[in-house]
Amino acid sequence: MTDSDPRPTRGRPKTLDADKVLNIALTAYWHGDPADTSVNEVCRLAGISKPSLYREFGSEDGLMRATLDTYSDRVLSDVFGILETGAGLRGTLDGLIEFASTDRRMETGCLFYKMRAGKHRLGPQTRARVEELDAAAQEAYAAFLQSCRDAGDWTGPQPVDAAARYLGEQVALAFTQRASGEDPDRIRDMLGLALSVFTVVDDDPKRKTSR
Amino acid sequence: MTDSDPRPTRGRPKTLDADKVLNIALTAYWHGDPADTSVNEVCRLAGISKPSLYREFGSEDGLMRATLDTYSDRVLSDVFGILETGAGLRGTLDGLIEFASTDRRMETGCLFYKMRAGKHRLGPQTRARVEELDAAAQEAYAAFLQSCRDAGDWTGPQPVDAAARYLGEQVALAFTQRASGEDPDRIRDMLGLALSVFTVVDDDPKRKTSR
DNA sequence: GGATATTCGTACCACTCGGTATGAAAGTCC
DNA sequence: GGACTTTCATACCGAGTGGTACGAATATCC
Repeated sequence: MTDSDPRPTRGRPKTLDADKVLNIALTAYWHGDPADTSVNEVCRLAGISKPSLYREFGSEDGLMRATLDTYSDRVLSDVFGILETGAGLRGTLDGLIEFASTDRRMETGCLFYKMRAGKHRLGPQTRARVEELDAAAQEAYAAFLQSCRDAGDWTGPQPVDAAARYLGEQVALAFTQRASGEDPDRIRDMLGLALSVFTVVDDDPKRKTSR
Repeated sequence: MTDSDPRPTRGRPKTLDADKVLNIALTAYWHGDPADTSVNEVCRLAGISKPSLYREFGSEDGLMRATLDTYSDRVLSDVFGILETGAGLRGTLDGLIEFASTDRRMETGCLFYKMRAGKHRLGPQTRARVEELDAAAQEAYAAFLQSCRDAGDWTGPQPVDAAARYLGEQVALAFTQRASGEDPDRIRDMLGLALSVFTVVDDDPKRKTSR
């Protein structure tokens, strides 16, 4: 995004590798806590000077936003992918459960949800991106559930948007528990229990579950 | 706790009201974010000097621990109270749902869960208290569920401790959503949906729900 | 070679943080 | 009154924060 690549022919050649800096910032923010990772530390880890970083990203907010974009492209896209596999209600929920609870990359939680949890600490650019991604996720969950409803795969009584909200928050909770070092098996059980409300019969005795 | 009240007869009389400071710190930590509330700000709000605060509480960690104890006595006790009313499975869960989603005092979330969410930022004393309270809550949830099971009021297939964990995390999620300004009605619906797994029939066709 | 353009890192800025040295203030004991 | 004791607040400390002024370095254009 914002491909500032007019390739100036004059001037001292740049040695700063923006992608490398982004990768380092990504792991620093992701593995630790975004709010506890300072610009100074990112510079130290990347072996660059602070003015170089500010020239490239403008501000801490700009660096965080760019990092979140990288994360979105590289990780969140997988979650959206799961929602679009068309594996049906049961299969897709199982895919979400498996990804959230046991995927190795999420061992330290989800950067997006870490940022969302500390939204008030973010700069305006990053906060706006977080809100955009949150809305997009809500949209994707809702589209998934709507397709299940249309296919007769989900007959629950909840409105689609409320159920989408619930689904998203349960997945977020699982990621947060990953970040706190909870046992993946327990997380899977809990998320499975939370999402069982979609696949289990309700009070209506004339309906029957499939499983 | 640690009633340092030998009432020295000598010396300049103290003007610092520890309870007043604790109340101010409580609302500051609770209404805002514990990690974003500095000792300087508490002093400013309380109209006292920093050395006075440090003489009374020893450190920021000591102040936070004392504040958490105050919160525990004054607020968390209500949650434990709900679990001990003996209102049965349905009644107690409804009590939890109502308290977590609509109690006015929880409009800005739960201080305990805010602290737990940022546990790595806490000092050793406060962190230890958080862990104690976490264990006590887990214990209380488990005792409640066990009593429901003994009374034949809950026939779910989950182990008691796993279900207690699930229950506690769902309540915590509701508090967190309150803190983020979510609509209480939506929170009630979501928490109700999450806890419906305890009162709804499972796959076994020979069992029947009560509701 | 010299003017120009761009990027580099050092060394700084003001600010806030948690925490404390210090001496004045205000009381009791004798 | 004077020794003693305890609490008070001002004024500081070192460390870390996000951010920048500035001059040296390194390239191309003419």
